[in-house]
Amino acid sequence: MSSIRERNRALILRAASEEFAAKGFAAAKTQTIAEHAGLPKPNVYYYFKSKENLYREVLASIIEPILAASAPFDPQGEPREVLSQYVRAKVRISRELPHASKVFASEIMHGAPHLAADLVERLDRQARHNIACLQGWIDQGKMAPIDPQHLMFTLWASTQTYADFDWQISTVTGKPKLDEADYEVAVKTILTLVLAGCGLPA
Amino acid sequence: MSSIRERNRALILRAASEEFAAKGFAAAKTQTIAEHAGLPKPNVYYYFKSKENLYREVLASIIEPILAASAPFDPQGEPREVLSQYVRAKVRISRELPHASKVFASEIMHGAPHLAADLVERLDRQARHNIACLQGWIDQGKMAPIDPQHLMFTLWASTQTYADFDWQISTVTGKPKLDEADYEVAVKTILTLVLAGCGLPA
DNA sequence: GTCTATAAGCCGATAGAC
DNA sequence: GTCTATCGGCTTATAGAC
Repeated sequence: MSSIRERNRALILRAASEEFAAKGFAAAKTQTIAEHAGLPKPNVYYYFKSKENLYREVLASIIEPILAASAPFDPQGEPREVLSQYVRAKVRISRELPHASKVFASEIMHGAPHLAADLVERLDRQARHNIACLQGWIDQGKMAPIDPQHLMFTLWASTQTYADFDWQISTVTGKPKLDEADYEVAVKTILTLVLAGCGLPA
Repeated sequence: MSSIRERNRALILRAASEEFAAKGFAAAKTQTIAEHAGLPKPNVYYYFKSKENLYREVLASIIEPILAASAPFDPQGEPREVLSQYVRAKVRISRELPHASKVFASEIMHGAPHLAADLVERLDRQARHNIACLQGWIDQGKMAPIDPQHLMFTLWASTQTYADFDWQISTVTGKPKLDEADYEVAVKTILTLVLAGCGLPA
């Protein structure tokens, strides 16, 4: 029911993701978002109350996928499989949710001023869990001793970069958009470094 | 001579780096920059003409250091040494010029709308040169065959992340600021992955 | 629920005194 | 060269008709 409501909210959210990703929160205009959604500006306020609220919803939409990408991190798991699945999942997010990914990155870059405290808490807890898993595997001799915190930073950065710095990637590769095969090479390249660095032979 | 002019320009540039890094171009206020510099707002306009101009100067200030970090890329060089020096130089930039680094990253994230065409050209040329060097070494059998473009993306992302996502890094490590030893671990960790992945044993 | 027309406030930029 | 005081435009947000 209320299909119009759901449809319009979805249209606005999609337009907002693109606009916030392209310009950042402050530079984005609700006017432009409305035009992009094919609706008059007051509808944006009717459905989302304020620009900030709309931004927060875009931000919230990327949190679950990001947390879900860490699902493979299980102390019982095999490092090789866990890292492979994690990198693959994170690159997939950069590919399939590029706008929200970029909004999230921009938010983190500026110190997460709009990110709800409970979301910060969940993200932080997840990061600590992943790092603890890595440390556990190192202690058990299942992988080479490498600093798990800095390993996570590199994993995060190297996968996220396909969304965040897509302009740079397009410029260097000469392709406006990477295709399926390009993303496969990306995953393989990151995994070659990570698995070799962790002493996990193919 | 004109030491006041130089001093005031420097004060404003420093304050602007911090403000632009913290808030982004659009959200940054010239008022706040002026206050941070300990000068009245019109001085900012007197010395820099416009907010955009000031921003461009901050941006330009990081380009030379970034290009200089690629200096080790020489076809005659040893991959192991070149990569080590590059990673070390890029991490040093993230540490020593964190604000300008972040401004640069934010600019790239948004498609480089303010970056002068000649600077874009130089950065692009440098990236292609680095990639060509890597490909040359691979062809000569001096390093393992890995996609050089994607390797550069990971190098860029993993070193840049120490400036761009300092908030995340502080949260996870529990340290407001990393110290000398932390940055050394960062470099070592990135190099462990990169050198192992490139088949370049210690 | 939808949209036109407008209010309210903020911020970049400058005029003009010193 | 420096700064106070102010303008003018732009954008968020809403009132109120439909």
